[in-house]
Amino acid sequence: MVNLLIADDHPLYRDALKGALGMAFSDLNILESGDLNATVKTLEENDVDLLLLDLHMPGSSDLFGLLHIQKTFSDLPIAVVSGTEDTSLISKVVGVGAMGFIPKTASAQDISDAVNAMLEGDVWVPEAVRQQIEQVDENFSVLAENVASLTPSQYKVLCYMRDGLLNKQIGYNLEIAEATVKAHVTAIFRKLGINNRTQAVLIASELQLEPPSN
Amino acid sequence: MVNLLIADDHPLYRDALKGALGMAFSDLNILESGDLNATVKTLEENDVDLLLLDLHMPGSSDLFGLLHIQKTFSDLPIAVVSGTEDTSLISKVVGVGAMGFIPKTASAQDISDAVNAMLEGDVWVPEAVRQQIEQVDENFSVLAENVASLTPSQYKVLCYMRDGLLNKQIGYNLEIAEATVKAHVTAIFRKLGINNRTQAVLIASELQLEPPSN
DNA sequence: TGGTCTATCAGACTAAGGTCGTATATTATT
DNA sequence: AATAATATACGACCTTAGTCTGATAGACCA
Repeated sequence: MVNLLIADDHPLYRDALKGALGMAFSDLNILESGDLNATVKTLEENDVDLLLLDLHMPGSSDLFGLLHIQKTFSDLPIAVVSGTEDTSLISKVVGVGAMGFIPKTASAQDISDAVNAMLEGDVWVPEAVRQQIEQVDENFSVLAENVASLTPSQYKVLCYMRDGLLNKQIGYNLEIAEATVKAHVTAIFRKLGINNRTQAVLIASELQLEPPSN
Repeated sequence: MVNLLIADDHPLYRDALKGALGMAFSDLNILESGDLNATVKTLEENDVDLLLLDLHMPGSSDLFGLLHIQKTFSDLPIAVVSGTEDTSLISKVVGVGAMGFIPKTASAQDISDAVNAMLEGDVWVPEAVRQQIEQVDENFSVLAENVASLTPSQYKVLCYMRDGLLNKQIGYNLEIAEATVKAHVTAIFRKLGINNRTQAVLIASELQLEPPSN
């Protein structure tokens, strides 16, 4: 029996995925979650074999959810499900270490193939983009690792920096003193191997980070 | 007789374009240029009906060349020729107001169709991306206009800002005093309607600006 | 020729960014 | 239970960013 977790905030699409997979597999136990917290909780309580993760869920509207789960459950195979066809995003997702990428426009057959391949430990991406993702620069995964090493507070500060906020404004939003924000900023610089705000903003922008809702 | 200017730094590709267009049109006078300065000079000296502009030419390795020419020759129809298939770039190019986008992988027939349509005043983009470019946000063209209003010096400063340099370092690179850099920075903020460096960097990053070589 | 625009810089000032040391609560480890 | 590591939190202190005033000089245009 194989445990598969579908993490997607659209119940309709979860049903569609379930339908497609139910047809193709008989020994499949499908779990579901609608946001990042529920996903983490389900992963803690169950022995999940494969996670299908939507990138645009509440509480993880970007790569952070992927990085976070990957850090916490390092052995778990993750397939990213997303509506976008943006090749640079797909490159990033695979560069970060996901087992595969399933566009929401994929056919039921494609999805079955993908899940099948990934359960056997293979990486699966759509044929159309397979060539392009080869040329992911190595710097990117280094960057991603560094960002994943940030603490939650540091991550939040980085996100606000990316929006062009001043330290004072960030402090107000997070209800901490400006001095504390500055301390976080300095820590972020160290972890990312940079020395000023502009470079941090560029990295956050490149990784398409967005502030978590909690 | 129709005047058409091909601005591309690859002589081989200029020839290929000439060949494809020579087959399809009989009343075509084809001019050529290999960098941004030559392009501007040719446009000043001739009455060009349509410009085929490569985005990756020396002296205009980004949207700046397009913005600059567009500002100077506001009535000129411009078709961007580029090797990239990146949809967000295509969106931006058309959003900025180009008449069309010709990927370098386009067939001779496609190119003829494109030139034909644009000479008649129509916008032409590859079928494959036609749907996606509809959803260009309006803010973008406003941003592009603002950036196009920057003076050359201001533009250079903005590019260096985007690389995370301090004002002092920018001054050193451009061989001007830090005070001058600050003056430019302040002027940039005013023109872009912002009030700190971070926001400027985000805009420059979004527009994929790159420092001109001259 | 006078007016506008641009580029250049100085000096003085205010505000923001960034570093360092340090304290405390939490958590993991032994 | 003691210890080490980590995350969070500040305040003091210095550096950089950004504004304002004002000045000189060249390019361009009417």
